Amino acid sequence: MLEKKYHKDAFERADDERKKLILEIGIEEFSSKGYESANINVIAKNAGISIGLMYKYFATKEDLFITCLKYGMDILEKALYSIMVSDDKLLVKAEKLIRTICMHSKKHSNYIKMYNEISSEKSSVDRIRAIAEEIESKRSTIYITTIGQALASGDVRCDLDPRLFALFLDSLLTTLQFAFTCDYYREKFRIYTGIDVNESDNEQIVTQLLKFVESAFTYGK
Amino acid sequence: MLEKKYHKDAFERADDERKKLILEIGIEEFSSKGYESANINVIAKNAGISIGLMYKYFATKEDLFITCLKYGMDILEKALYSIMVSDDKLLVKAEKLIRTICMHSKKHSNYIKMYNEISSEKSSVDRIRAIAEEIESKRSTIYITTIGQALASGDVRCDLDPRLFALFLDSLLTTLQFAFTCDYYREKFRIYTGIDVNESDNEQIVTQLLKFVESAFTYGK
Amino acid sequence: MLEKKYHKDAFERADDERKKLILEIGIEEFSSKGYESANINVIAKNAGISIGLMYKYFATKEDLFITCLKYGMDILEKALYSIMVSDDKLLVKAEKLIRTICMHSKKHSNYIKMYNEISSEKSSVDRIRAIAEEIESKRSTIYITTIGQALASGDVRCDLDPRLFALFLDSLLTTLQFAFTCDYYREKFRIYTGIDVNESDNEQIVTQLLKFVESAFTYGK
Amino acid sequence: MLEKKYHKDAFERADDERKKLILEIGIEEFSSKGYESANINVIAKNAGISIGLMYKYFATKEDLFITCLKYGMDILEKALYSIMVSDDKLLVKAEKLIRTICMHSKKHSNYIKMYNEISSEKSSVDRIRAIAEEIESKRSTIYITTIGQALASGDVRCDLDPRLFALFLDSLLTTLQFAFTCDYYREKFRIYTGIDVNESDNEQIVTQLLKFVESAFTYGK
DNA sequence: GATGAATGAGGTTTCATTCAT
DNA sequence: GATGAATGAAACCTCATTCAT
Repeated sequence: MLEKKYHKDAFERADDERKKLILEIGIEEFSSKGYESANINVIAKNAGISIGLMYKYFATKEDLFITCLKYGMDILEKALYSIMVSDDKLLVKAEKLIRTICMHSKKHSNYIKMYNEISSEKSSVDRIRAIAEEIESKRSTIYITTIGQALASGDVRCDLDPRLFALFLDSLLTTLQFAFTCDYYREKFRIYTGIDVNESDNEQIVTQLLKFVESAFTYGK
Repeated sequence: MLEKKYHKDAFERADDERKKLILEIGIEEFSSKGYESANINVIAKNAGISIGLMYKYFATKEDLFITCLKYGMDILEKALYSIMVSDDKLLVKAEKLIRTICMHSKKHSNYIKMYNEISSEKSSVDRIRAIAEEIESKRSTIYITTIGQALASGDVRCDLDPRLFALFLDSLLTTLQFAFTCDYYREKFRIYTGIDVNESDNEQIVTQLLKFVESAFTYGK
Repeated sequence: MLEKKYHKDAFERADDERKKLILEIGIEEFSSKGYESANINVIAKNAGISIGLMYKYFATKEDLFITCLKYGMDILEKALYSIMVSDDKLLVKAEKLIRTICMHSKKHSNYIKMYNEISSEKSSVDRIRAIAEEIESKRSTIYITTIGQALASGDVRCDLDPRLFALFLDSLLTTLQFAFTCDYYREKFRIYTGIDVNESDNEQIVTQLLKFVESAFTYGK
Repeated sequence: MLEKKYHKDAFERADDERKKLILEIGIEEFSSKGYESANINVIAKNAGISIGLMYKYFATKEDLFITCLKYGMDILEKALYSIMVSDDKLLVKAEKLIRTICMHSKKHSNYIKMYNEISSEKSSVDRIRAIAEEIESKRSTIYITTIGQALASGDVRCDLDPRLFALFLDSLLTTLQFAFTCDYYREKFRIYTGIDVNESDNEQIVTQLLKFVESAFTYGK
């Protein structure tokens, strides 16, 4: 799967500091206002470049958004990747995964807000398809491979479909991510569990989620 | 928790037929264009009323949106409720739940699209809180109560927290809902599982999800 | 000069309490929001009548406004009239006038706010002319007559034109009225004099204005 | 007191010719229609610029209005200032003042109409305060200083308060201004005095007002 | 490469007035 | 006499994108 790029060539020629600044200012604006209400002229001004130059770097507002989104997701991706390639057993990995997501979500909440945003974007199906491919293919591969290995080594129940179980696992982790970062999901979390994630040490959450996942994967093994 | 209303009194005095029409036209517009891009003037025109009257019924665009959202969610709520109050065991209920959600999502995809939209709404925290309360409290109560009963009758592992497990269950079901209705989630589903939900008979999905949930709840019981 | 009426016949047939209520609610709305921003539907609702009935009473928003304005001005007019017809000398009358205006402005600030509003109304010249005639003719007659009498009895300088001097006197009194009731004039008063009329006992103001008027009228007599 | 600005930086960077044109077109619209009924889109179109650019220059309709108002008042201010700094005695100054105001009012009636409008503005008290400060502080300082000097040199009655007398003087002059420019005040002037200011050579008016002011200031000196 | 002035379509919301009942 | 549902024009303001310099 080729990495598609959503910026113009000129953006690559800019110096790294500027590139980073533009994306971080963009992430700030998109995550706080939402895609529609974010203002690309404001992003340009806050990043200290002219709007004209911004359009030399990105063809449209949407391209800037996607580039910002990928930038944020890549950082998170790397952390998850390093966990999954280790030699740990699936459940050890699962615990590390959960704890990493708690930490990362608190630290990089803006990245997750953008990810939440993309999931309700109304664009052409083709566009959505391309973006999902960008964002989801790497992580899904990691999960699926890992589960496949666990299956081969007999660590999990033998009748599970690794791809569907990967998705289920991801659902649970994504819910957790959103609970830490997005207002609606935080509130939903509080309504269901009585826990305000901002004031919790997360141990109960980690323990229970781990229990849920562990059971789901290993029952009747 | 009192039902809050997001329409003006005048709306209650309107014909039932008109009320229904306005909400359904509104749902159509909001779910296809998204909240920001939806156009109230278009909704009014398509519903055959003047924009002035629309504003006699709803104080703001946001109020109309929330009223549409609640209308859709209530319908789904009732279906889920009837399942949960039956005498079935938890796993039987789970299966019915999953199958009902598959069916409903296909039939009422617009309602789910609106629900997806609300989760990335950027309003004041108080506003978000009120809406989440409106939408989530009923269903969460159903889930939590049901799990609590299963716990009391020894049908599930005794060390689970019913509220957190209710949330985890809901996460999985919501993912399924979105996979049937929202472009991004459908694509994500395809990337993970290789299945296009539109062309599948869903049996594999139901079976695997049921397996996942069953294990999660009953392991080591 | 015939009293022109700005309401329909139906209004006269309404009972007195209702008439009074409508006008007072109207005055409240017009004086707080200004003519353009005042909302006749809101006035009807607050007065407890339907908007349909309101239009049975008044042909237009403007007619309602003028009727409200006249209602307020009449009350003030009566107080001023009783002063001017007394046997007092001009300067005694002037002092009573000033003190009465201070008191009345504080008590009936809404009436004065409407009067302030009318002076910047943009209607047809004919309309303006008719309204000014309504409002100004009585008071101007009182002032002019009084000054004419003082002139005849030799109480004031003999070379003054009673009509122009009446206008000058009115200017000073109107400034005082506005200073007590309208934000801009209050602020202007503070900038010029350093006095906040809301926190002053007015004695210095009364004394100085009286000095100004006394001198103006009697110099070189 | 610092000069506050009510336009954005971009407006300063525009051509002088364009700046002048926008303000004059704006004054024309505001003074003929009144603040509420004036239409910014019309102003932009008549000034030959897009509405978008208009909002690059002024953040709100109100800011444009205030900028127009200040532009007009500054021009009048300069004329008055040059009179007050001369070596003339107070009464000579007063006469010049009156004659200048007659002339200017006829020539720049639109400026005065805007000034009349502002005095019934319904905004927040803070906003009103800032605008009054902007408009009134310079002229009040001129009047007060001049009267103070006359007081020191014994040209006027020694028991007058220069600040209050400055306000009284201003009241009379403002009435004159409005009589020349605003429909309601012109009509009021006619009702009181019998004079139509449009058809008068003003000599009687000037003479009588001067008499009034002269007496007021110098009685019993 | 870099600027930023300029565009203008488009959307939410208000409210005076009418009229069928 | 009394109601209040219904109308719809009109105005403020936003912002993605272009292009001359």
